Amino acid sequence: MRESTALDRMICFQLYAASRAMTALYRPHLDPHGLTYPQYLVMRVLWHDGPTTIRDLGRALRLDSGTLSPLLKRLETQGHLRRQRGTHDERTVWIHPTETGTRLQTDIGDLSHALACATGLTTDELTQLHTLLHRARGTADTPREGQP
Amino acid sequence: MRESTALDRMICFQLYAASRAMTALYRPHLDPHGLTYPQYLVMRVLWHDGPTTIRDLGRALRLDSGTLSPLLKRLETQGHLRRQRGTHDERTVWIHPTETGTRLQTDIGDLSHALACATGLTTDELTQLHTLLHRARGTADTPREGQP
DNA sequence: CCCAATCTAGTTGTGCACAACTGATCGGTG
DNA sequence: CACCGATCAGTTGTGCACAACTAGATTGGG
Repeated sequence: MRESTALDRMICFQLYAASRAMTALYRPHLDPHGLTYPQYLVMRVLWHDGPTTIRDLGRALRLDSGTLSPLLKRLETQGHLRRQRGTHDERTVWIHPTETGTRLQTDIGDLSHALACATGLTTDELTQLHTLLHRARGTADTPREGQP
Repeated sequence: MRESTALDRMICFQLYAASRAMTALYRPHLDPHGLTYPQYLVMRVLWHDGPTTIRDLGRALRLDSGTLSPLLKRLETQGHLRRQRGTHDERTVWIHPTETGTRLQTDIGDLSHALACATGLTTDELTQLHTLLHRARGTADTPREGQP
């Protein structure tokens, strides 16, 4: 690497830069399908969990309704999902993947493996990195929600 | 942690979430000074390197002029820096920290130590995390600039 | 010298993030 | 039942990120 500033020593800057660099690696794979990276994350949750409430999407992605509402509206416009007000509890809104949205999963295929390789880290190092990030986040994450 | 979705396994999502969580930890320390996190990063470069061109700021932070131009305009409005067109090469613009901007360094103090502790990781783990991020970024980062 | 590529900063447009707020709905308690 | 606090989705406003583009300055080759 080539920087020489104080930024090099900041763990937080490394996170910030690494996160943007990784997202940039996803972009060329997602662009052809008209998806952004956060939209892809939403679709992944839908593929994995099926119909989900906006509340649970927010908890999984750690995003609030201010971010999710317009994002989901765009995905709905593209035909990838359908929103439906809950019948039992009318405050919640259920997000259903459409057939088009479901087909995206096979169309896009498995990116995580290809992109993990793109980092140049070994499997062990990736596991290590994953564990460290997860643990760091566990402590740092509390502000947004505390499980009762 | 509490998630149960496929996101848990994505190294990229862990980066994305950890980065936002860390930034959120900085926010309460920066808000009182009217700084955002990216603005703070710019000021750190200025504190460390003194007057810098926008080009070099972009290289250090890995941000383009589309992001930096308005950001620097806001910092200039706040009186933290001054921009000056280069005399030798009139394409470049030099960014000079003002006295107000320099005073911010002592006013804000050393955040990185306090916030590294907030992650709950040990010193060794932080070093490990730092190294892994730096290495992952080294490979992933190429798109934006290739050193000749 | 001249012109074509390159470099630099800035602008425009789109899409996140997030704070602060609104309005509707729900759940429990008196 | 009526009220009150909590919950949920949505809106508004600000500030990044980044692609695509513009305009001006510079550099190198012929």
